[in-house]
Amino acid sequence: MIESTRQAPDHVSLAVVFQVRGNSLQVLMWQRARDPFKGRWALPGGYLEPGETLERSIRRHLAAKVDIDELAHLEQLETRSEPGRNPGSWELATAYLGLVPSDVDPEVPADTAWHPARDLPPAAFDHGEIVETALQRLRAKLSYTNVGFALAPETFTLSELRAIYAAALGHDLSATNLQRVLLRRGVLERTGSKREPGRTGGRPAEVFRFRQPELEVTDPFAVLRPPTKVTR
Amino acid sequence: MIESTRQAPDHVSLAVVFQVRGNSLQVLMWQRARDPFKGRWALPGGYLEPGETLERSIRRHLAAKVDIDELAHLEQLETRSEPGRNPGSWELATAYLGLVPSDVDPEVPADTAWHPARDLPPAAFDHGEIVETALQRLRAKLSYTNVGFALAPETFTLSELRAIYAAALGHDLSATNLQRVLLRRGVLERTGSKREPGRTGGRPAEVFRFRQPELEVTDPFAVLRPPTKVTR
DNA sequence: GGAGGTTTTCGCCTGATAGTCTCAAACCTG
DNA sequence: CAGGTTTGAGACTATCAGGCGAAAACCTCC
Repeated sequence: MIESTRQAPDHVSLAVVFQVRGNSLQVLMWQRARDPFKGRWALPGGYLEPGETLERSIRRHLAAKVDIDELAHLEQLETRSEPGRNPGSWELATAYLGLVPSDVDPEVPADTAWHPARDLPPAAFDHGEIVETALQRLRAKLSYTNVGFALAPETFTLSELRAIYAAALGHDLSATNLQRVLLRRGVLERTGSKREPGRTGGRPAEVFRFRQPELEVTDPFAVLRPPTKVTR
Repeated sequence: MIESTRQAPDHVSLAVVFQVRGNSLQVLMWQRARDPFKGRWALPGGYLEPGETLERSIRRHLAAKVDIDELAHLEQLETRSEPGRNPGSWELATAYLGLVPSDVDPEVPADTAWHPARDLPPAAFDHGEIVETALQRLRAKLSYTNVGFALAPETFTLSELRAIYAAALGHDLSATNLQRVLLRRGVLERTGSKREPGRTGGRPAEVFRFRQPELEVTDPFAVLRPPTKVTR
């Protein structure tokens, strides 16, 4: 491979890693110890190295912050290129969206912490905007794909799933309707077992799971689909 | 701004520019006169220059191929980073999706031509895959946004619009249903005038236009929206 | 052990929307 | 003016989201 003599921008990969923790959707960030943006919070990531793809790059950098195996979903989000986004150098950033199921609690380094997506601390670079974009993408996809699988445990009751969706979407919703919608679409299925009673005092809940542990678009939009027959 | 000493990849911007021409959705490409991929067809684009954003970059490069003013829509698509995508150098590419209304016929250079998206000539680099991604994105967005405005003329009859949607979606559809759906959503509006008769011999068609000449999501997915009231 | 409280499930109802079909309206030509 | 052609509009059906209330299945307390 011939080395280029062209003046080229540095390139970093970043990730907005979401997890539903407690009752809120939170983002993994780390606090910068050096300028620029010393003391402010940044998304995990780092330089792209020769020979690796952006996805491998972000996985490598993420591995320094969390256990990669707990990432249930990872997809490319957007590439930022404003010339002034890094005051010190010409640097592009490709952001990814990552999701961690709610039933794990990854160990993180001392400089790293989870912050509510809706109440971020002062962010470095354009990372605040990137989180915003990621949030919009996640919320849209929750509605027309099965991404929920990447935020939920393997199995769960509908109340638990409802809590996860509510945290991620930012608004409450009905468990009854959530069940009907996801079951009809074939996104959820019953495991057959019930949550062992004895805990709360109430009817034991059925345990569900997502059918597919990989992203799939539920219905490529009900609208304007190929008609069975067309006259006009 | 400090120059980086780091080994960095070149970065190019590319665009998949679609236009409905005749009865098919076509892509603007140019034929390479030099290796690598001599003789094969490539997407318009080129190097990112210091101080410009990716969007400005792709607009600048596109200006060499078509009249930029005819671009009714432009959005970022994806960034490609496979190390071997350019056999000669380490190069990332950020692709954009561009749309040109069907009622113009931009002049293009001698090496440049429109090709049916569904029947591309041999493509250079990973440009074939990029076109595929763009096609999927366009088709999805036709269903839940008003992007149609960027493929259609200012004003049009429903038959004309139906032909455009059919070409872009790749399947036929009902003009009646298209009208009802887009009108109800408030995406279309009537201009009040009718197409002057005398042409085909038939009832004169009403003339419509898109309400908004900018991208807007029709309904952020009807599903899982905040309920009016939540019990469970 | 039964009464009352809690949580979950289920079925019924409503309203909105996509899609089909048929007929009427408005033009043409001969 | 009759017949052909294109467009528009209303009726009808099917599907789906969402709301409501009753029943099921557990608990605890008396």
